[in-house]
Amino acid sequence: MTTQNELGAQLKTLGIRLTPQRLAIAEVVVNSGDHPSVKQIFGRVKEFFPYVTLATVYSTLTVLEQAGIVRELPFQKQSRYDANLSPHANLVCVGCGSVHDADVGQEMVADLRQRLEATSEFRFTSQRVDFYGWCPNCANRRNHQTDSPN
Amino acid sequence: MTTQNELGAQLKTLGIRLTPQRLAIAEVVVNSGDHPSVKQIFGRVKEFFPYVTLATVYSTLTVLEQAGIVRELPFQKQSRYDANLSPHANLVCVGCGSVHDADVGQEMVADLRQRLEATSEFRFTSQRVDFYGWCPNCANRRNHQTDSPN
DNA sequence: TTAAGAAAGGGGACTTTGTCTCACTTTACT
DNA sequence: AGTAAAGTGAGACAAAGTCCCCTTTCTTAA
Repeated sequence: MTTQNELGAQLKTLGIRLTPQRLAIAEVVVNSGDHPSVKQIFGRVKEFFPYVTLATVYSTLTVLEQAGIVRELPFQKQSRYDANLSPHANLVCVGCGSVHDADVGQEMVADLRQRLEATSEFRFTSQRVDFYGWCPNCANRRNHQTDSPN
Repeated sequence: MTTQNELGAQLKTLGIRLTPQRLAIAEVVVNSGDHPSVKQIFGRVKEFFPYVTLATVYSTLTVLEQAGIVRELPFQKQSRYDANLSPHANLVCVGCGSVHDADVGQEMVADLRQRLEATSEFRFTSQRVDFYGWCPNCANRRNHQTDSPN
């Protein structure tokens, strides 16, 4: 887990002007495992900076993305942000909307990319591997509902 | 390539009320390899039905999706529609926005899913595997620009 | 240490546009 | 032919994201 000081030093090294708000926004994304949306980031940062605005969150996220600290995951309605930049699969719950990294299979994602690169003229730059389904919580809740539909 | 008559028969079999507009919309999605957006579908259908509206396109796509004929691929700004329902990877050009199916790797996508299913409590329902990069056309155009930057 | 300039934040309104709704007309199916 | 469903046309709507302007703050160099 990255500490505030480490992260602050990293940002400075990258030539990013350091402000408390930026540090807090970076902290939230880096230390949240759930790929928060802009709104969620906004809400969490507000606990520490009640007067922070969405404009600040948006501009900071752009800065962090250009610096290679975080990555935008565009979803249908809003974007989410991930601090895990290595190739990996995401598990997206269709019930509660949560997004988490898969623990395994990273090498399979890399292998798939290599396979495609070898058989296509396409110049690959990045990838997005999302699996949709029901997280344990939502799956349970759903089963109980269907088991006893009144 | 699915012909109009085959597709029409298929829709009827599924209990979908058949109209010329619906058939045309289904035709466009099924026979376009580029995962058209709603707007693109709208534009292509308009060649045959100049008075067709976006509302019709939207409602028909919903019907087709519920019938399992097409699949919605939500992108950041707008959704695209794919008639290839089997697991596969998409190649998304960051230059022109085109989206095409990858020719190979389907089994690797399926393998990855099985691997994840075996090591997680998550109940999988579907997946989305997108590789981003530059299609041959855009890569060429880009190289020429950077080779002679004024 | 401090002052100046540049950059970032706050506040809030605004834009954009994909998607959907409604009322009315037309059409496909039995 | 009757009826339920689909199409049309216009517009509503929501919400993400952007912009502007003024204030505050960070950085730097003397």
